[in-house]
Amino acid sequence: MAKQPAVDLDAVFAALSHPIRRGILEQLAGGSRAVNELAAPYRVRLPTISRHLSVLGAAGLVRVDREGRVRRRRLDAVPLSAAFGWLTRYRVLWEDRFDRIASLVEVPGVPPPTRNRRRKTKR
Amino acid sequence: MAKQPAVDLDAVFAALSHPIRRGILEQLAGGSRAVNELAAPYRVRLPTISRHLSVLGAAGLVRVDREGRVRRRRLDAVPLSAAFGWLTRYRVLWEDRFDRIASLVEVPGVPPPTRNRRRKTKR
DNA sequence: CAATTAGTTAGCCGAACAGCTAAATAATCC
DNA sequence: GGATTATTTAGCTGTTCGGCTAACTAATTG
Repeated sequence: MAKQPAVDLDAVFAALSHPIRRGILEQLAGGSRAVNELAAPYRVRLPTISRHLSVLGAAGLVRVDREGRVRRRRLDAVPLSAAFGWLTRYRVLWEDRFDRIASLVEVPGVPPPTRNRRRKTKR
Repeated sequence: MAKQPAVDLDAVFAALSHPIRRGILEQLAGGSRAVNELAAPYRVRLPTISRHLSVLGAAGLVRVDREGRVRRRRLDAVPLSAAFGWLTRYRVLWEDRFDRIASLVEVPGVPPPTRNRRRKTKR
């Protein structure tokens, strides 16, 4: 079984923390785009966009297809689903108005109030 | 209408991009905690945790209750719901692609595919 | 082949980040 | 009041980030 790289939530959330990068993802949700198309809405220079794209790429959010001298980016939503999954565990906390009850009832997947939880294999 | 501060997605996603900060939120999902409790699982010094807490605070993710010399943090999930909302718009991209196509195709008179899909009436 | 087009890489700069130690503040206890 | 406890603030270091310009690579076109 080819084990895929596994989503790096640090990288994904960091990638989502810049408005230009979120904007690029929004464009890509409408289909693949070349770099100059992606750059068009913004006032920054191309190398800056290129850099944002490499951040998105490092987070696994975009893939590249080469077509001649044009590189088309397309969205890979898998890391988004991982981020979504992380947030989902807290969903009850904002959907349910009885937060205190929710916290007593134990949120699925969220570690219980025990102290001394172990850290995740260092690093 | 009291207009509330409005969630800053940049700050929220940035806050979520560090494992210690996500870990702190996980602890807080189990109820409010003092700083030294929050710090216990990690190998970093207290001022570092204090700083992470201020990042979380700036993103609106935690509130402080003072109780004597102890400050208890509690989770405010509203910014999480904003992040969740942003991601939700992409949900269709990673969830069952055929559902989407089917809904677009949907030829009248042709019996519905009766696939097993369907999330539970949303919530 | 030369010129154009599409994009990346290199390298600079200032600001922000993540960690640390030392010191300050603030409440509580003896 | 002085000591202890809980936590923050100040200030240092090294790294990463986000922008820029200049220069490079690669494909296409005249």
